[in-house]
Amino acid sequence: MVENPTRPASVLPAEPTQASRFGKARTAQSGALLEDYVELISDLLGTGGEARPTDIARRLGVAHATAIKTIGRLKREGLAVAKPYRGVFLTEAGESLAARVRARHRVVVDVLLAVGVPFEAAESDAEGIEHHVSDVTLAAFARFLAQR
Amino acid sequence: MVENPTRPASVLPAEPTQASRFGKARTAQSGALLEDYVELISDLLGTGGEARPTDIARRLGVAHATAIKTIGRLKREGLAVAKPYRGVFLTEAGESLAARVRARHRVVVDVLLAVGVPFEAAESDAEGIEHHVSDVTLAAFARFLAQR
DNA sequence: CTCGGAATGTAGCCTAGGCTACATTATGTG
DNA sequence: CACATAATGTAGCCTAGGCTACATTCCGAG
Repeated sequence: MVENPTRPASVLPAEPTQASRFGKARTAQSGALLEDYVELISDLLGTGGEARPTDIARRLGVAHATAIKTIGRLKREGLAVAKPYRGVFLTEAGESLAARVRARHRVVVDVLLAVGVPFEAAESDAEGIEHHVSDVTLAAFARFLAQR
Repeated sequence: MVENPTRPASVLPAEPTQASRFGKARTAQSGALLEDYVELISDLLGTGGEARPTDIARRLGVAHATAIKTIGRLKREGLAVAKPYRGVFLTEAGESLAARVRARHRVVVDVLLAVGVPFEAAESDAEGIEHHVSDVTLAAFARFLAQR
């Protein structure tokens, strides 16, 4: 694919603007993983009952040691509690984050479907996209879904 | 916010499916940074002429040492070439990646605008979102923009 | 009630991507 | 043409998020 010559690359945003945009994307990225964990734990607790490190690891496709390490981070951040060999539970903060993340995920998937993205791609891409959807964009998505 | 009881969280995807989705999101994430660098370098070369480490660093809002380190990675991956104190240039592969990234960025922004996201939010969020848009989704976006 | 296998936890290693502090090179100006 | 200053490069440190290998704990079957 070749650049359209009538649309030059010369539309560079001002330096501070651009730096701030990249900065936001970076910030959004850290925290994305914690969001995924919290949502998954909430789902596991809601459906089956238990959220065990091994289950979490399998669901996320990582080694169990990785999951355990991240669960430690969740605890440090006050999102989860866990006693050794007892499974993981969410704090108030964790549950509320999970609810927000789940709602946002749903909206993102619905918007993707609404513009014609096939289901599996919508679910799959949403997993990455959702962490970069700001409140402003989320609100716009909700409006878009409502009026159609 | 509390979960809608008529829409239980119990719609967990099958384990391998879910693991694969998260895996894709992780994969997409690594490489995102290189895409940003390549696109920026291409833009700088296209407009002014030079792509200097300091300019790149300022644009991305990182320390110059960070930019230099990442440029080293670009070189290792065969996307860029640079001689000490001489500025950065893209290889064939780098240019072609830049073109693809730029095109995708445009489509993502346009879709966001089309569903009613305000301009600044669209540009800002697109910076993070674009790296998670698969080819399938990108094609759907293009169709959506074409037929309206 | 013991004992073996599965789950859990720990330790240590790696890379990416940030940073600061310091060293080196280029360059424009007096 | 020298030299101050800005740009460039290097070194070393940190955290997040992966991994493997090993140690520990739990629990159900015999």
